[in-house]
Amino acid sequence: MNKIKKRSDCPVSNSLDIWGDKWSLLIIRDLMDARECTYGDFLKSPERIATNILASRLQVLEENKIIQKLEHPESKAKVLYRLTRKGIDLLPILIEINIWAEKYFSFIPEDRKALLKEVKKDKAGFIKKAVKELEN
Amino acid sequence: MNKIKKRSDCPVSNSLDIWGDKWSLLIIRDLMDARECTYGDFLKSPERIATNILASRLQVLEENKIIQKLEHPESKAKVLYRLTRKGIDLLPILIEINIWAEKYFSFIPEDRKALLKEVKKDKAGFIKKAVKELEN
DNA sequence: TAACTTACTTGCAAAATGCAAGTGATTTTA
DNA sequence: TAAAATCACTTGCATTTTGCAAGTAAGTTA
Repeated sequence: MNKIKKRSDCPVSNSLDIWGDKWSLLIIRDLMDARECTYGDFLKSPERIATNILASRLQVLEENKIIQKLEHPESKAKVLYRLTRKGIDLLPILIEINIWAEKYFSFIPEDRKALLKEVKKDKAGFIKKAVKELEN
Repeated sequence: MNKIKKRSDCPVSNSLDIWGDKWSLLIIRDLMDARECTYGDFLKSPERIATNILASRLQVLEENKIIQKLEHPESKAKVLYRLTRKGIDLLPILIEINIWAEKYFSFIPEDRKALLKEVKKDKAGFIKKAVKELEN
């Protein structure tokens, strides 16, 4: 399953071939918000991803080293998902998406607005700090 | 056709509902590279989008005010597509995608590499200049 | 040890994608 | 000026992906 075929040499196209669908960036968003998530955590997100789609996306993201699986310290039945450095480095993209959305959508949740206010004060500083927090 | 349903209040999710598929950002990339394109120009791009998919994506992007149609000055048979300000403002996202891709993909075309070198010297300045050029 | 939770998988219907072949309006060519 | 070519699409149909609901197997709790 899921062997990605390269459509061109364009870096944008190759990026989209990995995470350019309606779900992958939401999984990545969840991991940026929470640092680590179980399978069930992803299912609880407001967009209500179907469980088979979630499984397939997690597999593609793991195969492409965007996320990694870790043992749960409290239970063998649970799995922890976390971003790799490659995945963490998608943060600037997510930030720019949020900034664009804030400019053009009328409704933005208050907590996002507050976070974006922080981001805009010092974008590079915010990213540096966030990367450090996500990276173990 | 194409009435988009909101999956949640998340700005990322709402953005993906408009342009979060494997093709839309490539159309937008083409418009950022060329400033204006005809229908045929999009078809010539290396990823070879199918003509029916192109038509459907252009419609969604136009409905969501990301692009606009203009008359071709030389021919009534041709149509010119251009980014709106809302579409032009996706540039920072495209730039961050390119930066991420450059870091993690082994092959990047030379012209992109050169452009990214420019970007990195002064990101805000580059964006300001590019926005001005794209905005008529 | 039985019920429950966890991370998935399976089967199937519905929707989206991809391909090839139109179509109708304009524009060029003979 | 009539025929051929070009342009921006549309249509029909096969393939692939998505989405929903119902499993399942391993591990945990009562």
